[in-house]
Amino acid sequence: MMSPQMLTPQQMQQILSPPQLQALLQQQQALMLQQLQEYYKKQQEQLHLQLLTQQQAGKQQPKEALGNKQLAFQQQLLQMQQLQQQHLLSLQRQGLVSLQPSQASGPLQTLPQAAVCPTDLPQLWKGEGAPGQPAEDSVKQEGLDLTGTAATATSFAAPPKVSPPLSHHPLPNGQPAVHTSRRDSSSHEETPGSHPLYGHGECKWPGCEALCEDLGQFIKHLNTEHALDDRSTAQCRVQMQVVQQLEIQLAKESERLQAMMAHLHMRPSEPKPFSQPVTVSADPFPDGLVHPPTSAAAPVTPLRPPGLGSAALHGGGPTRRRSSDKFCSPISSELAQNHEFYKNADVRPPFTYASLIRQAILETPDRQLTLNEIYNWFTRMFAYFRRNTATWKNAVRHNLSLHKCFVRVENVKGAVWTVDEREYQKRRPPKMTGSPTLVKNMISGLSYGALNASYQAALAESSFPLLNSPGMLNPGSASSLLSLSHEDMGTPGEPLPSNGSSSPPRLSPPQYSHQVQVKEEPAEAEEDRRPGPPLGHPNPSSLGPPPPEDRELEEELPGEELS
DNA sequence: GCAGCTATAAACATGT
DNA sequence: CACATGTTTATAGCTG
Repeated sequence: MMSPQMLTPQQMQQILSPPQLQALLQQQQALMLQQLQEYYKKQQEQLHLQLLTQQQAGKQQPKEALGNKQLAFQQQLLQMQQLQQQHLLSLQRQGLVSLQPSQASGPLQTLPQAAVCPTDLPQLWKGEGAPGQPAEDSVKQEGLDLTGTAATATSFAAPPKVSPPLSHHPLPNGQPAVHTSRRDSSSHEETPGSHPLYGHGECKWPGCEALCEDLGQFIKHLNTEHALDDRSTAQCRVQMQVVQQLEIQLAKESERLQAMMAHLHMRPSEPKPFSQPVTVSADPFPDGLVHPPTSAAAPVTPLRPPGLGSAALHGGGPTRRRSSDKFCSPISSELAQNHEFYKNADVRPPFTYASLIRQAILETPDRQLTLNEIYNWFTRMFAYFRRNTATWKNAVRHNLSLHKCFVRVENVKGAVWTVDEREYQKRRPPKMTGSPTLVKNMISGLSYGALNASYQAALAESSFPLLNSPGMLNPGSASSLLSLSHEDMGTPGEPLPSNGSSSPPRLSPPQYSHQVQVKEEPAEAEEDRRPGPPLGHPNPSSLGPPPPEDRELEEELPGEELS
């Protein structure tokens, strides 16, 4: 009954951009909830029937007997509820349920979302209350207390994810209550000056949060409200599960991190043998960059989550550039993917002004824009730039004037700005670890033969539109969503600026559709941009193994028009 | 600490 | 004069 897609949640996250993820998750969430509801409804109906019959039967029976039956029933109900909770919990863990409304704020949040949303847990807990139990946590939290509802037969009507107002209880420290509950199992014993379940003046028992003036009062509360009973045990069990799941998640993430680090580290130092895998058949990319190994290569460690590609990378490797720089992340692919997101969310795009300007210019068929058109592109593409216009417009002008890569051309309709790719590439020398001079040489076109993978990678990174995006690819399934990104990849480099008019800009519009294929693109244009004999282009063949990472570079290419 | 890159702010010039 | 467009300078934060 799972999701249509076979991807694991993590994979999806890697592949999808935050907005996409959200949309997808919401869909799935709706679907699953529906299924769940049906399932539980049936169960509850059965239980009700059972209860009725029991009650009727009970009329003739002594009170005690009835009590026992009811107890049994309650336990059954409890079990069912636990099952339900667990089910929901597992769904949550998978990220399929209960995305918080609040989260949409930024792209960066994607990753974290993957795991169980801590804030959701308390809710779960609340729902966990055993039916028959006395009211409970006394503190009836505003908003949601599922406690009551859960107990009743209708519980699922209100699936956890609901209640927006939820969570709240803003703990002073801002942490969800759950965090602290880790050791609840051991819970009941109190420690002298403090107690793991007590903090900031409140009980940290999952779902409780009752205020206690001091430890003594808390202890008392603990013993009365969280004594050893079915409910507490059940909560413990759930907590155990939570911990377990988190551990699993942690293990997975750690593994991923390791793989990423291992991968990134390679780049600087060694030419990297490994993976390079599969260079695509068509290799001879003019650009000399490595192309995406398509899915094949990568082990699973997608380099970057779509959304934040760059951000993720930066963290890891030694050689990364400033985070804001798009160099690391192909602006176009990222834009393509998160296009809608940036368009609507007031989030500052993780690209430099220069890269954005370049992108704007390259997206046009003529590869030239007037200042005003550039402004328009900014506002059209990014909600963020719909505000503070004075600031960013000044920055845009400043960048245009400052960077040699932006060339002002007098035109009939006034003056337009174009991009000089050569200059643009020059701007930042490859980061590599090697000697700077060497780098320079290479760049200048001298020793291209000598390039090693890292160099290439660096070059590529620097901007070529490149091609590959491993991350996205591998998840082969991400299909549709990814498609856009590919495009970009596909696009060849941008034509030389100089030729502005003539150049054949983006070549392949068509690629959109396909998902993962490597595109073989046209090698044509790209290369030229580089000065002279440049380096790189050497075909892949010569270079051998392109560093794995290159992929990341993907490209920023112009061609694709996002919007 | 330095260099390079970027963002931001602001002064100033020029043209419409 | 107001405004848009460009250029230039200064300053600060980051990162390698």
